[in-house]
Amino acid sequence: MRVKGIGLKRSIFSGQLGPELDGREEVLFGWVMSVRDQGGIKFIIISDKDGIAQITVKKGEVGKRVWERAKRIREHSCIGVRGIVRKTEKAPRGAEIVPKELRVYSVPKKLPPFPLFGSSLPKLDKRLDIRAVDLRRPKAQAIFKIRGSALRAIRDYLNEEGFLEVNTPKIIASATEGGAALFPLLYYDKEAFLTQSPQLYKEQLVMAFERVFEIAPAFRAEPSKTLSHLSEFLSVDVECAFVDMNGAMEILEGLIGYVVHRVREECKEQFKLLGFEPEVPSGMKRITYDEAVELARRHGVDVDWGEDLSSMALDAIASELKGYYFITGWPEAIKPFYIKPRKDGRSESFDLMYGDLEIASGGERIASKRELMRRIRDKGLNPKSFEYHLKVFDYGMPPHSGWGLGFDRFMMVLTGQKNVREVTLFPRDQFRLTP
RNA sequence: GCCCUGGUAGUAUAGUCCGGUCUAGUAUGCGGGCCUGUCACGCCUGUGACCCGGGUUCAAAUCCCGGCCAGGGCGCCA
Repeated sequence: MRVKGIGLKRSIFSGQLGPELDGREEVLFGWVMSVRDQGGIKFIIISDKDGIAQITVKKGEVGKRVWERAKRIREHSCIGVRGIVRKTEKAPRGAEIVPKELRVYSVPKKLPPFPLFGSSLPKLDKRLDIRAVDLRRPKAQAIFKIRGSALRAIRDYLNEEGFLEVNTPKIIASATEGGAALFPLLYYDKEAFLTQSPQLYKEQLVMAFERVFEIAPAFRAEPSKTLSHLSEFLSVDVECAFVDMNGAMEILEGLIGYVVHRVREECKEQFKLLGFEPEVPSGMKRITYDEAVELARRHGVDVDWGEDLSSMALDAIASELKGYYFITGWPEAIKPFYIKPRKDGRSESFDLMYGDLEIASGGERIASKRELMRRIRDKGLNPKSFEYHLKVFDYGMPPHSGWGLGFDRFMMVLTGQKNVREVTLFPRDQFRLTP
């Protein structure tokens, strides 16, 4: 059967359905989540952007056409329904739709290799192959509704704190920090790269705007094969003039607290569905790098002072420090050139951790051009390739600090997911470039 | 990039150590039938699988080698 056009006009979303609409005629669209066929009565559960609604098709109560059409409907069909709302405690939302007209827009050719409800999910890799369909799962929907809510909360908080949202180029001429591998690309007749961080741009922008933030993708060509690494990830970057390392940490701590509060408020249903409640941070602990090294050693993990903390070391530390905490004062040798060093070989830097997961990293930046040039040379980089950056330091660069938050990792913490790919719509890693 | 583990119906798994009784078990899905208040509906019934290639053996889902794919750990990295 071919349907010409949509033929119906939506009057409500499922979220508006309720007993108070009893007796009214309404039009709903959605995807069929389940059909419970009991012979003379069929219960069709459809899902739209708000959630689910029940359509009750009772033989004798509905017209012949509707009855015949209802027989063709199965899971994942895309349908529209015009019918009378009937108040009943036996239906979800306390009301159901008794259809007068049923339009079937699309019946699936095949069923996806996983159930919409139920516990036995196929492997993530299989689901990612048809991600858009996987995203119809209520639990997947919950995750991305929380994600949207968290992004809104971040923007609200930072705007409220006087930060200006900015956008910086993602195609760049040279590496920002050394270290991480970049994705090269052909830019007309020149070589260029995808940016690994907006670091240098946001530093330049504090000269003009004082407080800036950016929410944008960052790209790393590291062949990391873990549950918390992606080749493309969303980074929340903040940079603030006239603030030191502690000021930057306060902003970050304030933001995290606000976001957790907001998503818990806005996404009660979603968390219930996930069976998870994000931890409300209270007074984030701060330990120094030296203390972290000590702690790991006490657990029998070999750590050379000056080395980055291995996952074994972080495991040991996380076994004592639950939830959010800062590790401060990292050795300057393992931090990027723009981080302000101290006289003792350490630096004005911090990482925000959640258990053994690093979710943000920041510190005070070098504001003096001479010092910055020296550090670039010390790190074995060529000051010439940073000329475009260094020259603005001649014109009154304020002291400034900032941080970058790995938003996808933060989402893991907010939703209780173990694999970062679960909180990313279309994840990119070493082995996945589609969909 | 290195190391470890795994690959059985559409999906999730049992069986593999110790080769034969596996005509490969179970759950769910799917097809057919019954069911007028379900909500992971229920009942009856049917359907469907040993990753690919080579080797050992009378005999391979099971042992060996190679490939491909997946999961995990390490490293790199945030």
